[in-house]
Amino acid sequence: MSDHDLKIDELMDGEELTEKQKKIIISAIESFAEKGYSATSTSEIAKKAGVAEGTIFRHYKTKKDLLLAIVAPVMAKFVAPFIIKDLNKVLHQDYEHFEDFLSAMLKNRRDFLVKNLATVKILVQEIPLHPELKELFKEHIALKVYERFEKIVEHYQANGQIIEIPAYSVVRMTFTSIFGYLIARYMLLPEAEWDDEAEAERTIQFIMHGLAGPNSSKN
Amino acid sequence: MSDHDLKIDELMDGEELTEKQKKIIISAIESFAEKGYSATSTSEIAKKAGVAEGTIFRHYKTKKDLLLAIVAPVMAKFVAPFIIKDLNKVLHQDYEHFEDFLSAMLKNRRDFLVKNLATVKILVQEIPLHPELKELFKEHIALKVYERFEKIVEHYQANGQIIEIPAYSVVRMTFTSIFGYLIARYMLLPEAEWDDEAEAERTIQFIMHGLAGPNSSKN
Amino acid sequence: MSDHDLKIDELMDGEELTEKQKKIIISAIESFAEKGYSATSTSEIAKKAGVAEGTIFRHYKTKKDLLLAIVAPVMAKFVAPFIIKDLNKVLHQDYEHFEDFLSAMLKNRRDFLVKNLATVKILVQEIPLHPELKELFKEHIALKVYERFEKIVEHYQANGQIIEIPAYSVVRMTFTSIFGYLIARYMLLPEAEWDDEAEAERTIQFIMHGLAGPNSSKN
Amino acid sequence: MSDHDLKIDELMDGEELTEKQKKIIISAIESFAEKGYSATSTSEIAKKAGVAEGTIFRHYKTKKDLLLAIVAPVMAKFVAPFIIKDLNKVLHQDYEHFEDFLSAMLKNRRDFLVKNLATVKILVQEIPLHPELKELFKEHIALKVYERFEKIVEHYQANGQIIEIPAYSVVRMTFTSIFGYLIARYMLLPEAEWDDEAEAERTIQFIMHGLAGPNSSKN
DNA sequence: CATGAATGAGGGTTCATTCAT
DNA sequence: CATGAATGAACCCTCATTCAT
Repeated sequence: MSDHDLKIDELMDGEELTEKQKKIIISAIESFAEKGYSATSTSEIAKKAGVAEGTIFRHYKTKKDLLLAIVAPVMAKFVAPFIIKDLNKVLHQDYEHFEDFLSAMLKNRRDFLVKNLATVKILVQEIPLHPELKELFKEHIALKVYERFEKIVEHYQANGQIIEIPAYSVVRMTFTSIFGYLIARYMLLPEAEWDDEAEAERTIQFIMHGLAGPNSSKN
Repeated sequence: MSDHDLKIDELMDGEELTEKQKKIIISAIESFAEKGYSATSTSEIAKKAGVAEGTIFRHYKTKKDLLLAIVAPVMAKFVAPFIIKDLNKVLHQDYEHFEDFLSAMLKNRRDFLVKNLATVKILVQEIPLHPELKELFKEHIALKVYERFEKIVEHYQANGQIIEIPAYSVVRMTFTSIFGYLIARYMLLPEAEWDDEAEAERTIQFIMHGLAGPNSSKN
Repeated sequence: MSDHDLKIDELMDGEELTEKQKKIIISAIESFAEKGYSATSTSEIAKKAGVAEGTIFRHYKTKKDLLLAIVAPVMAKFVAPFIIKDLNKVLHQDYEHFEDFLSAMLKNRRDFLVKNLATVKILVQEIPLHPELKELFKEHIALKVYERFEKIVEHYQANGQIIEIPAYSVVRMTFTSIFGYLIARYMLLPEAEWDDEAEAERTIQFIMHGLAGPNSSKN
Repeated sequence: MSDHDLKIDELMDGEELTEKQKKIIISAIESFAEKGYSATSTSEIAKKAGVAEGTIFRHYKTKKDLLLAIVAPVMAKFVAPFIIKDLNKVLHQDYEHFEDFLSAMLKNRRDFLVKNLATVKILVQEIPLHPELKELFKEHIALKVYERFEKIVEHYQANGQIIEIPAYSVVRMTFTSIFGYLIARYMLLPEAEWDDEAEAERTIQFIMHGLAGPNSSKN
């Protein structure tokens, strides 16, 4: 409980949340993640939160506002590490090698995912269904993150650590591999047994060197 | 129209579909893909299909039955290429190199995705929300496909074309890369300009050799 | 089956019933008796009868027509014994004593009830709910039967076998006792163990002499 | 109106009923009694009650719950006079003669019926159609009432006021006569002219001494 | 602030009935 | 004759939202 509260407060920073509001948010997250926004009724959320139906609407004018209140901060937190003002500087000094940068990013985003599993699930599931969300996502996340990441890629290409292919391809493949791993790990097969350290390492190595074995050459 | 019909008939093979049934399915696919199953009303589907609402329920006992009627065949078609009885034999003879196999698979599944874009979207979106679908997916797709794929991987590992890491990691990373590409290309950023041949080739090369440039070595 | 058919044919005399019509009637009777007219759907009847939905409406223009087709003949059969043209004559000669007449009537109507249990149930249940039925009942049954019965009562009062109270009271109390017995026996508690002969006899004796024991006098 | 309210409140004792709830109950009783439960729509009840349809379902989860809310208290009230704890004692002292007991019961139950005419109609009509109601009725009414009544009968048999036939026959015939009268009077032919006191008295006399006139003897 | 009764539009589904085959 | 696909009104019920308390 206090554990949950902490996370909620942390996510919703800036806002002062009453006790009831917190319970509403927590219940909504749970239900939205499990059954989807559309299949979750406000009365259900109210009941689960131990709150009157009207109370929800005192804090969030509409049901969709409640969704946004949940989803928007996750987007913000998700972008944050990529747009810290002096990211470039920091990066170059901290991570001499692309490999190290990848490793750091994977771990950093993994921590985030673990902390915000349900909320990210909602994000992923609802974005394609709500044009407003899609827009929000494109503007605030996709573009900003992509811009930063492109610069990073170009930096590592400039010093020969990454092959010379279009930056957007590099970005796509890197993201695909890292988030493909995280999604498989935490969302598709969370109940399987995972050797997290080994898989993370393998994923990084895969991004760097692929799967080719000694006899892979075609000629 | 006749174009659409063809695709529907092809997908729902085995079943004899009346004209009205086809219209219902087509309308349902469109709406489910756009707004999600839960947010789509049967009356809306009926209107779009130019059919009385009762007609839907003559053919599909419940709304969920309609969803299953749409989603089940896609699953079947999706698995099909992986479980052709003599897949192994064929593969070994046709694709001397893993690279060629990957390329073939990517193209094959890409064609499938292009043809069934909306339906696959529905599949991807609804699976996490419906336990029955999740079960169906696990049994019929995940397991069967994985089994086959694992054998293929082991075959190419045996002759040294793939590095010796756990087969499931190879499978995960391969799938992640290929479907990551397809999802980005056709579902997330379909409106961007894509040089499909080049991206496909890059993706294959990435899977084989990763991103490492000449100076990537850390020591 | 052939047993059932016989009874149906017998009840619906005059009409030529096709095989399907008979099945429809039988199914309708079963369902109407069990769940009531209103709660029984035509599709349910069709299914139970092994007949297409449309077939019902070929024979009976509306659902209510089907009800009437079932209920009207029972009314007719029910009245029949009371309005045989020469009832009076017959009676006077056959039954010197009122007691014997009662006994005959009880047995006669009991046989009828046993044969038409479900249909009578429907009759009893639906009459209060359908003004047309109520009208039918009043005109064809209540009045005609009452008239005859009144004459009979007056006859037995004239020769001192029945006390001199208003005929309608005699009719009411007689009917109440006889049908009260039959309803209890066959409709309310059919599963209890009944000594039919003894109960019938007791009922007749009750009508004749009441319950008073030797010390019943109040003064 | 205030008259109606009184009766409703009295019937639904224990429950606090809002104004709207009362209107719903009153409307439902009216419609159920007239057309039967199954043929009455919730929208019709709502309209008649001057209430939104949703309001009905806020107070009664289902339509059947509404039926039960109406019917259950009538059952309870109906049994009540029979199961007053010290019924036996009271009876024996108050009613030296069975005849007086009968007379008291008839009047008592008549008052009840007059007050709850519509509701009893519903009860009588719906019990055969709903297994739950049938069960409720058997457990709470039939059994409890029968037990008490049997004891009373045995008491009057012991002192010779009632002839020595099986108690259940006495019970059946007494009930049949009394309720046969009440049903005829208030449910079948309410619009006829009745001399209530005379009919009541005749009914009691009938139960006590039957219909036999001076020349009724068969030998 | 919090409540929960009230709303009425709309949800999925069933209905009696029609009609082309 | 018999069929069963098609209909659209009506069914019971749930919904997001409002507002007097």
